[in-house]
Amino acid sequence: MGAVKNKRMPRAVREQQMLDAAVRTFGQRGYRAASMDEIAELAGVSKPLVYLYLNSKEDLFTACIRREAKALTDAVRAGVQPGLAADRQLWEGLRAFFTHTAENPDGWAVLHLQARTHGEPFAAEVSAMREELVVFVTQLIVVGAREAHRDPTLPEREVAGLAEALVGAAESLAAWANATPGVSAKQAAATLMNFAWAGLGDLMEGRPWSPPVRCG
Amino acid sequence: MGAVKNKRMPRAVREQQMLDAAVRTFGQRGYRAASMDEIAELAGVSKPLVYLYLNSKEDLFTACIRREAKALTDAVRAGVQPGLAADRQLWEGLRAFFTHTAENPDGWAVLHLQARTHGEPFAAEVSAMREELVVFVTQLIVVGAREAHRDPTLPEREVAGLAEALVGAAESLAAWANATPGVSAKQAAATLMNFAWAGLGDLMEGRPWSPPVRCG
Amino acid sequence: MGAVKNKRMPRAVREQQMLDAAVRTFGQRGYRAASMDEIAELAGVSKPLVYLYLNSKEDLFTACIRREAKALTDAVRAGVQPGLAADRQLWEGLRAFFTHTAENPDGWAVLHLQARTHGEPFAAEVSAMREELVVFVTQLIVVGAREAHRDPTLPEREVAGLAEALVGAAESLAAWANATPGVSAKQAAATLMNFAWAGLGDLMEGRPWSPPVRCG
Amino acid sequence: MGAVKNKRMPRAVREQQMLDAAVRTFGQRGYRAASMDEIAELAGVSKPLVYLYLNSKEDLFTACIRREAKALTDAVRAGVQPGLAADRQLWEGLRAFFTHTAENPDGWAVLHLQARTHGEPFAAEVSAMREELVVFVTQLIVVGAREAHRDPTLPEREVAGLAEALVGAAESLAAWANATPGVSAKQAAATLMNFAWAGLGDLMEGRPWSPPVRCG
DNA sequence: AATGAATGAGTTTTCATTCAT
DNA sequence: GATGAATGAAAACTCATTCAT
Repeated sequence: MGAVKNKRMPRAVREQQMLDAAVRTFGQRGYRAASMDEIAELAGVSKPLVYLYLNSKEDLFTACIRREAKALTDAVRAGVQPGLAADRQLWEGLRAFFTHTAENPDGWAVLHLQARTHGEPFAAEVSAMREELVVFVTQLIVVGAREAHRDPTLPEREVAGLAEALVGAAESLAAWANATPGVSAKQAAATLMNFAWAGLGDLMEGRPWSPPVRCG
Repeated sequence: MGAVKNKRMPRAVREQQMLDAAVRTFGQRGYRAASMDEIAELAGVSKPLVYLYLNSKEDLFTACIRREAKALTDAVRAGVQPGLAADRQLWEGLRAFFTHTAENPDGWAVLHLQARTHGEPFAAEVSAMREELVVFVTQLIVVGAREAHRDPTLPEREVAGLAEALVGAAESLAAWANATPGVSAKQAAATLMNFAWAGLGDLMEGRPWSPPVRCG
Repeated sequence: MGAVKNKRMPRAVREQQMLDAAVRTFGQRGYRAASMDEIAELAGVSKPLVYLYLNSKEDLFTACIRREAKALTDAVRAGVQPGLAADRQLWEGLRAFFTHTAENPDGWAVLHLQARTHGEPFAAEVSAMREELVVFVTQLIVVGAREAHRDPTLPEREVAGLAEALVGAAESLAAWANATPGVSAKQAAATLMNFAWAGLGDLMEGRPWSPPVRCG
Repeated sequence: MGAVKNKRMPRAVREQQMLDAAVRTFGQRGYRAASMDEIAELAGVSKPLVYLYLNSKEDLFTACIRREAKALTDAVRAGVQPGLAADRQLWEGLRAFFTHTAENPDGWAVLHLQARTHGEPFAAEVSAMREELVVFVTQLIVVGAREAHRDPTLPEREVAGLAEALVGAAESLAAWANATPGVSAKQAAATLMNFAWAGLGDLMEGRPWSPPVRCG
């Protein structure tokens, strides 16, 4: 189904097929509920081959997390043009993030839901990626603050919290946009930008963030 | 462990012991990984009694979700004094929310992580609670906007999106605060209040939201 | 449900209620699938009371078999007028048998299906009753043979086989009559009488058994 | 025990071993009382393999019923020489039937007792086989009647009833013969032939059906 | 490079049965 | 005369994992 079945293929290709099947299965069923049988069948190979190439369910899941994490951070990095103003960079990063997660829902489910829900081998794995995104946002904030001001008065821990909040808001909005007819991903991104950049206080007093003209 | 062991107690009491044990186990291990054996043992009863009172693993999990969801919304409602200014009300709500989630990390893990990660009987159960929080925030925004100027220039749909974003940010932050040693509920609430009320733009320019003096 | 619930009653009455519930449950679900819980609930009493009065599931089932076996043999005996011709007596016996089993389908299921299907404590119990019916038929045959002839040339074992065959045919016909629209119990009984008395050989050559005019 | 134990065999062979074990266990213990553990052990394999090949207890039981039903009808069909006189054909059919049930007592117990005692997925399965036997007998009667005189004076419905009665009698007698030591298949067949062909009336007057000389 | 055959250990769930009152 | 509270033992079923080829 999508994968050509059964015939001798180089190891690298087979592995990607297996990871594809695994991400899909883990993303939809969850780590525990996904069975190696289902994954092998979806990949179009026999179970022993999965074990031969990927050792164990745990290793397989870890491989999924790594692949999907890399894909996501790559996408965000690729979407951002360095050197622009902080708000503009944030906007681009969010767009890239939303686009990628919308196009890879199973991968995102693996990273966001499954990996965090199942004990220690995996949570650490996803933390690494998260750290990378947080660093990205952190630098944005720090650099932005330095530009506007002179001192980086925001302590590191505070910045990490802000990044968490931002990602959580983004996730929520993405789900809401999907569930609410007539709300596009772009509108959702604009709402988030308003929220994150201007804040409720400004919004209530009529000072929204203005989205840049033409940027995509 | 906390529960008096083994002998003849009224059903209502036993049920609470079981739910305590279940919330803890589900919160730490996850829905699938938690075994009824472990829950029964932690509750200090035999497995058949758990089934007699709570029917099935699914029903038990649902009962956990309901109990924890009610406890959380009750806590938030109880923490807010109506009639105050919007930012003050939001602040109080967030404090109550983060305090409760910090005091009940397993309950929060059940609601935020486990219930959403494991398919449809459960996700719907959590949505009801979430909706209640969203409505609370929505009204706050609407009232706050009306106070700030007179026209409701924020369209209804935009308000709904902002509320979603705020609740999502809070949820993520709560999980993060629980997982990060040394972050207190109050600090988490302050971080989110800054983010949500002042916005990143203001923060970068050194204009954080100032927490009200005298608040508990 | 039919039984007045919950209030102090003499033991004999309670026992009958329990047996009623048990016969119904065993007859419909089978011995293993019937649960003491279900029986107790249907009887309108608590489980420990069932154990107090009837000791165990096995004893309860045995008590059901005995009660229903006695009821059936009593019904057949009551339906037959001694002293008549053999064919007439057989006809009456069959009518009584059909009537009773049709009116007590659960009891009949217990005797015919469940008791024989489940190992040794029970099969023996039902054999006793069966023996009684076989004796009845046997005597009919023997006496009839003696009347017509002089010697009882039919050996005992042969007679037991004939009785088995007769009961099997009766059961089959009863089920068939129930399942075939437009066939009354009486017609079924007549068919059986034809079959059993005249035999296929005679029937094929146009010599049916003629049912007695006016008999019940 | 009969099956070579434990090592690497083609699926088809293993499946037959499993069915052998299952028929034996179901036939002796009954559907509910038979445990998959016992069946697996008797078959000389582990439980998971039974599930892998036969899916569930229900499916396993159904497979047993189908296999045994086919074996029985095949045996009867193979035992009958078409073109002979009706009584001769009936005699051959009965001999084949009783021989087969005597050689496969567990299979017959599954078909006659267990399958009918345990609700709807199974009862229907047996009905198909039974119908085949009924049709066989029906045609025999019709043809026999046509040979004996010329008019088919036996109405269709009556014939159907007679066939039901005969099959029911045979079924009962087979179970009885299996349970009664010292009764051979041939004796059982003779008893039934007497009963069904000559009828009790003739028997009492000393006119049994005479079995054909030279038949086995 | 790839697989059909096989299982140990664990899961959820049910049930007959008893104890204390 | 009657019951709410409680359990030991076993059942059906699943799954990650390996072996022999």
